[in-house]
Amino acid sequence: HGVSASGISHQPFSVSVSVSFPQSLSSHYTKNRRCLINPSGSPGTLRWYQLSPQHWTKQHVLEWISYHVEENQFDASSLNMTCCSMDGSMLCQLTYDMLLALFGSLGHRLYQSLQELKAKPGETPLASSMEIEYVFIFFCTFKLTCFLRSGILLIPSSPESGGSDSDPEFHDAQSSLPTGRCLQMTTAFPISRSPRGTHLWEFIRDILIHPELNHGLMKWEDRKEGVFKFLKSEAVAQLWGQKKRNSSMTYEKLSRAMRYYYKRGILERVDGRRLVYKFGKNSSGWNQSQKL
DNA sequence: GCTGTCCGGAAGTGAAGT
DNA sequence: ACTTCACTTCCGGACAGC
Repeated sequence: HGVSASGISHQPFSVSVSVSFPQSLSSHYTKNRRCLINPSGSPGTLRWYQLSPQHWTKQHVLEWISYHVEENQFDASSLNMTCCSMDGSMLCQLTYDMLLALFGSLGHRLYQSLQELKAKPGETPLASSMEIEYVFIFFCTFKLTCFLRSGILLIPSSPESGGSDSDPEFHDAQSSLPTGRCLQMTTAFPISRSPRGTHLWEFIRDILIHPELNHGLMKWEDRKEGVFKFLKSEAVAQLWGQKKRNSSMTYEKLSRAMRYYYKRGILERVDGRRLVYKFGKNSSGWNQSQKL
């Protein structure tokens, strides 16, 4: 998979966005409800950010690691998956050095996060809102895909942790493996086919609907009407390029793709205004009153 | 005139679908 | 293997502001 471990610091733009958006929730989560994380979506299941690390299950630990892999653009293929059978109480006993040994350069960030979470039990590391749940689900879904594609297996080992017996792929995957073992995936695991990649308009929409992650890249001109503006057009293009692993992406190219959306009704023209676009009737998920 | 942005045609690409 | 999809790349032209 080869996500850069050095993050985005080498980019020619001083973008400080800490995450790059993966599959959108609407296209991925809703179409792919068999996602490995909590596919049943049971409302009573708490997420790692809702619990003190000491109370995390093995799955919470995996989800937390996944979150930081994505956040730090870490190359997951280099990870030792000894953590597969580690729950929160075990995790909390690890020293800084142990985390470094297990996770390499990511260990430092994980240690920091752990200390913060221990100090603020029950608080979310991001914010508390329904949107965080949204972000979390789609990050985890995407991150697991990254893990799987990178050759590392993440198999929830507890019933509450996700994966459904009614899901044949998940069941096959689970039954084909010894439990409680950390495995380097080779060919034994049937990787579920992921949907098509994130669409550009979804990528744009997801930046817009998460202002806490937006960092001034774009802004709503008129949220009700779906009108938005690029503030750092080249930076957004770079992020899009990063997501598509295309270092030569420019706003010029991105905007050409945006213009193709006019015909399809995903975007509508906003005449006379530079860097301004409007979501069309065939887009979704950007309007607060809409259900995703 | 130069620059930056927008526009849309045309051809190409790679992944996913059949 | 072939088709479809969603862009990506390149380009010439239009237009506005300086």
